[in-house]
Amino acid sequence: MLDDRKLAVLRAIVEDYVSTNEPVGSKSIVDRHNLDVSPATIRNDMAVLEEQGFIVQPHTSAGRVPTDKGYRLFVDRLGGVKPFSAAERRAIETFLAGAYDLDDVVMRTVRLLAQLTRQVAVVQYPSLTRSAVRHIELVPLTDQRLLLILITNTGRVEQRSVDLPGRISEDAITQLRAVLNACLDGRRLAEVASVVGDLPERITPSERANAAAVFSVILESLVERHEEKVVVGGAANLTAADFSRGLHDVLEALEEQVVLMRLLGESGDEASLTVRIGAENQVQGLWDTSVVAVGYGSGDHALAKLGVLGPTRMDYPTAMGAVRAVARYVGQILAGS
Amino acid sequence: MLDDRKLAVLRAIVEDYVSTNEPVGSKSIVDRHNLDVSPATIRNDMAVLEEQGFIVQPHTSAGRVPTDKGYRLFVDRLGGVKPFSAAERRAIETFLAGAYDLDDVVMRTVRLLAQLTRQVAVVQYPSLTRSAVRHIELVPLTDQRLLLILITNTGRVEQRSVDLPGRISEDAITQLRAVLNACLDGRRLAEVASVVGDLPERITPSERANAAAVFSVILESLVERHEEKVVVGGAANLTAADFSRGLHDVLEALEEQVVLMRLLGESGDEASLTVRIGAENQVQGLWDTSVVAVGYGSGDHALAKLGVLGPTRMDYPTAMGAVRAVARYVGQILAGS
DNA sequence: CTTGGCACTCGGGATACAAGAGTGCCAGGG
DNA sequence: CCCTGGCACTCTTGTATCCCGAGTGCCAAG
Repeated sequence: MLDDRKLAVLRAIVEDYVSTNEPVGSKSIVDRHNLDVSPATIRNDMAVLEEQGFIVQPHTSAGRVPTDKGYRLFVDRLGGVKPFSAAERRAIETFLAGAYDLDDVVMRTVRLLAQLTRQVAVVQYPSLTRSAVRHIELVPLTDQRLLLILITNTGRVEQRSVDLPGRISEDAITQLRAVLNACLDGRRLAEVASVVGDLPERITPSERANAAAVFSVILESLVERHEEKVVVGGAANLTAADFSRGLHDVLEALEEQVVLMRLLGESGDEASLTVRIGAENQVQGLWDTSVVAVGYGSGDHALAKLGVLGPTRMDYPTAMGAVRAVARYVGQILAGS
Repeated sequence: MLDDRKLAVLRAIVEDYVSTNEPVGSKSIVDRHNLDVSPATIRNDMAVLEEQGFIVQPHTSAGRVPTDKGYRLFVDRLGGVKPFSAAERRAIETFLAGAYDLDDVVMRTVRLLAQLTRQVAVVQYPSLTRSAVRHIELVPLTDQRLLLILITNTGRVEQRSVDLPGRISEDAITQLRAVLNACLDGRRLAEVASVVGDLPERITPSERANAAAVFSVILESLVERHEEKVVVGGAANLTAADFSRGLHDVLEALEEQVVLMRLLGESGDEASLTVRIGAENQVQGLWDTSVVAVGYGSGDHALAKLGVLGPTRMDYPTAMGAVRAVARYVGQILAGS
């Protein structure tokens, strides 16, 4: 149905439109890309491509512009992923290796991605449920209030304050801390819920009320809620591409963590490189926005996701290459720390 | 030099221009505000105001627009601060009181300020140097690597990983932890530098090399560098006001912590409400941007700053009222936790 | 000092027109 | 059957022109 030349025409249209931001006509195609045919032939091909819904013309007698479906075909079968040169990869590696803690890794990653792709970068912190407990610390704030600190094997540190029903002694805190670390150390956060149920019997009866308050905070705050934590960078890059509905909607979406998580792909476990084009991501107001995302992790399974967001008129091969490369190195850094 | 009516004219011009975003003429002034004079009189006054540099006309025979100097006079002597109603204040209070840790307080504050003022909100985390140590925790990552966690009396939790020159035992960690907490607990971060110098002699000689690594991380990372931590929200509000040079520069500035700190006012200790109008803040590309900022704190002295950023054409009385009110309640929340 | 009158200036919107780019279609040739 | 050159057609875009109205500055009179 679509022979090789028609695919080449579509590729040419996508590439030229991405680089020039103007509808591309038949003549300019034969000029830039060396297809050995006449403009009229290209026009016939374009008529077919338009009928199939891969391209449209903004108005009669203007060049053609790819549709979402056209971009989709491009990324699936035509564009590929632009590999990075050895020098570029080394630059990425050394830049990320300079980080001195998880916050710094995430911040550097965001900046790096934004700069490499000239798009908006989005990085999710390592997911709590997929991390394991490395240490739990309790610090007294007042005699009826504790600060609970959880450290995961991915370097993430979470804190919550706990209001206790009664006063608590220094000894009781020590006991509670010991029990928590003995039972939860090394556990995946996802398993914690089932383990916590058995804990009260290991606590001195008189202290169980206070302990229960701590347990419930662990369950509610750390495990269930608030697991998503996302960082955005490079928003200034949005001004280069002009959006149809103004970038108000895009900027608004970037401040909603829930929306960002949806965009990165709720599928969750998938570590593979995914591209969502325009209306494919079902988010209000982001019809002309695409997302390139991938899972990253320290080893086998994905800890979280990262990616870039930009106009559908986007350099997909470069974006995909950058996202994949950065994800790989972030995974290495995290594994090594 | 400027009689009462001229000031009233200036006020009218600022208020009308802020609300309509169009140059305001002599006739519309006498219509909206009930000054009992004719348009011609207003025109004479406006000629004087223009000669003094408080207003300009974008082109001959258009209405007048305030200059930076005009806005300055307005905020200093004419606008005042719009107080909030009891209901609004209660809403602010309850919204902020629902926060369960410092991160949450800051996030809610940013959202609240952005929504109240319809501008970009900027909130600085409580400054480390002005906070005191509440607890220091050491968690072994490997046998040559520690995670150092610092908790301040403002609820801020900072983490750094420390590479040790040699292996360290569990006992040595316990000793080091005890020494650190004994000597630093309750100290202001600003004092820590002087105290740390005396610490090595309290450490078992064989462990001093490892301890020194920890101390140097405390000094370098926590005290000197990285003390600024700023959160931004409501960037979507920028699209409402159209900037001359496009909002690219503004968005870029919002991602540079250094710039944001400059905007909030490096003066530092000042807790009073400050307004910087247009070119007054010496930041590249923010010539038509104003900042309303104030220090907030748990008691007497300011812990950090917060404020809003928007176009010079901004509703100063409301912005000032919101910033002041929010700062007050954030201070209360922090003092109570 | 204020006021009404009047001429003047300029920006913004509407209209018209020419140029150019790009297309669709058709008939002829490989 | 596919490719190609030619040709008429359709739109957008830029430019020039004009007109209208808002708003001003100035002046002379109250």
